[in-house]
Amino acid sequence: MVTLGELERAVMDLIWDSPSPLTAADVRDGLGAARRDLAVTTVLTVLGRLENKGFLTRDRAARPHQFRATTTRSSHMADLMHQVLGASSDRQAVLARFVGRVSADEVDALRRMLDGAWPR
Amino acid sequence: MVTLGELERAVMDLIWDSPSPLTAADVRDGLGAARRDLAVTTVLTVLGRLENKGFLTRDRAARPHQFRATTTRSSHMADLMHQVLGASSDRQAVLARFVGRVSADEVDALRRMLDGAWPR
DNA sequence: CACGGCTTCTACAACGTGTAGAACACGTCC
DNA sequence: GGACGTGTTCTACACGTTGTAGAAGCCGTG
Repeated sequence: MVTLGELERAVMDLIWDSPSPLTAADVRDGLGAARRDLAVTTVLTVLGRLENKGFLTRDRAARPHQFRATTTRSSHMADLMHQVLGASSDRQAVLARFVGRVSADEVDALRRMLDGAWPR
Repeated sequence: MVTLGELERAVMDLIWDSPSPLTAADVRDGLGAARRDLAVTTVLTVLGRLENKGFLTRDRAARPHQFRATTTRSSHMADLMHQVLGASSDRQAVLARFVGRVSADEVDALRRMLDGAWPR
């Protein structure tokens, strides 16, 4: 299973939250607040690794390269959950335990989703 | 997120599949088939690490120590899925994408599960 | 052509995981 | 009771991943 480190995850979060592609400098600035300041090369290394892992693509034509996510965060998270599910022998049992622990309103939401028409 | 290596996972699978607690030797033998033979100390190291991670408990009174899982596999898997879900900002969106990709018969199963009455 | 911004290469430390030998504990048999 | 064998703990190391960044290279503009 492809996994992300702490910084990698933070970077992905930034990019997922941004409506437009970001540059390495954008990312560094976005992280800056909560996190100690990183060198741009550090950010570029991480961005490169995320690209290798298939989480990002970069526009090499643009001069500061533009990075964008290959997937939405929701989709990625759903993917992860499916990976977990796929790794289990008894899928039904896992699903049962899973839904057994979702909150009441999310149960409602799930019903609507299963019935097809859901918002958003 | 607490994660397992390949060998650790294989060991957990063995223990989860066994109805009774296992000893280090049991585990080594259980792995032996598909996997190159490991030293018992190796297995003990891994078992110890799994104990530290909270996946196992051992009966130190028994002479070959007896190892048993602290959780069922299904429960652990469901746990993992919740961890993923918990890490997302937009839970509903993730759930939507998640159910959007489950197979038809599993959708049915999910409906039944949501409608209550289920074995713990 | 030199300068400045940006990218790529290379490096290294910390950590997790797989792997096992060496040393130690303890019950049993002569 | 001491030696032996079985089982556990300690210590160690190699290898991959991740965080971190300097040094070197590329390229357009003044």
